[in-house]
Amino acid sequence: MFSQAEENYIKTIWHLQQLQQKVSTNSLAERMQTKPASVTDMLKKLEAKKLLHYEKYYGCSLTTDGKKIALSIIRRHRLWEFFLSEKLGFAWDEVHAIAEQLEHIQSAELTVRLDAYLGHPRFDPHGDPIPDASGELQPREQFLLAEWPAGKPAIICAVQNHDASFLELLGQKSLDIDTHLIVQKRYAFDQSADLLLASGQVVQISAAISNNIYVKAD
Amino acid sequence: MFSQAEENYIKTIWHLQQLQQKVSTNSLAERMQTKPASVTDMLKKLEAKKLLHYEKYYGCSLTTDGKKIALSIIRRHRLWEFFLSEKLGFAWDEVHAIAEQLEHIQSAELTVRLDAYLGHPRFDPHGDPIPDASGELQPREQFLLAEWPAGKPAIICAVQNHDASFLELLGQKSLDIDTHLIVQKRYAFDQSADLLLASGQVVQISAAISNNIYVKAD
DNA sequence: TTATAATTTTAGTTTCGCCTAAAAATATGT
DNA sequence: ACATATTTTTAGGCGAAACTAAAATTATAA
Ligand SMILES: [Mn+2]
Ligand SMILES: [Mn+2]
Ligand SMILES: [Mn+2]
Ligand SMILES: [Mn+2]
Repeated sequence: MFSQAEENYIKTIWHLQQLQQKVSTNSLAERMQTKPASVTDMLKKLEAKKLLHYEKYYGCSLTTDGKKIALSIIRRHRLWEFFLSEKLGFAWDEVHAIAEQLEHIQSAELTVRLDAYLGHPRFDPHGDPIPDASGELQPREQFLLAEWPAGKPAIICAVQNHDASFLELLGQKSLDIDTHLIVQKRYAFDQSADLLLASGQVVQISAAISNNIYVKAD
Repeated sequence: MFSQAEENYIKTIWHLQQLQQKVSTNSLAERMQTKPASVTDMLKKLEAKKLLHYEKYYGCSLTTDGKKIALSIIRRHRLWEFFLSEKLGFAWDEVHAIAEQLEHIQSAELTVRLDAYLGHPRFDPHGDPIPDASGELQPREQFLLAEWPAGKPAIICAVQNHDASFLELLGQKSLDIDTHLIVQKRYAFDQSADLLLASGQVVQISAAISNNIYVKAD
């Protein structure tokens, strides 16, 4: 139905729209690792297909149809990530690149069966919710670690950033999905913090890290 | 490394070479559902990449490199077919079209882990052998049903043709992988035959069918 | 052998997704 | 308000992978 290039654009626009409802050509170009001129071309094409609204010089936003497509791609992406992690034992930071390809496999039946085989998982290995078959995304009851009060027990349930460099750093600091922790101390100067882990280990993290980790109450 | 189009050509050439060592432009075009002119273009490109030998007007044949690539694609194809059939419960005639897409996913690690997860299967759901990691294909100890002696118990272990129309017909006649049967009578006039199945059922099959089923001794 | 048929290649287009360079529009700062 | 900076679009082009129509080559059969 849609080419891989089109699907990648739709999905990226959806993600950017979570932050700002109008998506600019440049932000899209940066995220897609391409040039603004290429983005303009694609926006015209996707507008013609009624997947997004596009006003010259003022950015784009997905139509209802566009959002539905986006969520179906995200559903496939996250189901495959779950499969790669849960069934094949891939590490947290390895699944994204492969799911980026698998999400484009065209077969409605495949998605249905994969979902059932995996036991209808509700969250991917990064803690992100998996849209259900009708495109519903349950809101996450998760908070930024940066905003979590010191002393209150928490569990890591998601990360905002999926770059390999970030996930690698988390590994270094023994931080992972389901890690139990308490914010021991937060330093006003640079918003860095000391975390006490369930293991008894204490690790230091920068503000950049706490702004990319989601936690929930333990 | 190689585009999906290139991979599809390589794989198809490999299959055609099992029948005739020199592959003609027209036979390739027919198999690929494309035009001879398009094939000529691609043959030039693949020759430049040293994946095949190509002599104008006289067809092509894969180089050692080309064969290695072909077997790695076939390995992925058959591993995915096994996964779809064994783990997701897809029917015999549904797996091919999806594996046709999955075979192009680029990740050496994925193939390694999938193979291990599936328990290093040696045959796909159609009974075709899965090349091992080094590209070795074990020869099948299988015979065409058309050549199988009447009266001798046999088990269906593979099919030559994977078209949905063929597999559907097999379903109609209750013929499947692992079906036990005996050739009850063969008719000289059109080489059609009566099969006695383990169930006691007797089914009539045409020569076209017996030439596309492989059996082994029961 | 020679005419005809079949196969294959060449030449010229098309669509897609990308690019660079230049022009146009919008945003910003004094 | 106006000059400057930033963002975005336009124009023109390229490579991949397909196509059609015409030309070239090889195969076949009288
Ligand atoms: Mn993708
Ligand atoms: Mn994810
Ligand atoms: Mn394929
Ligand atoms: Mn098969």
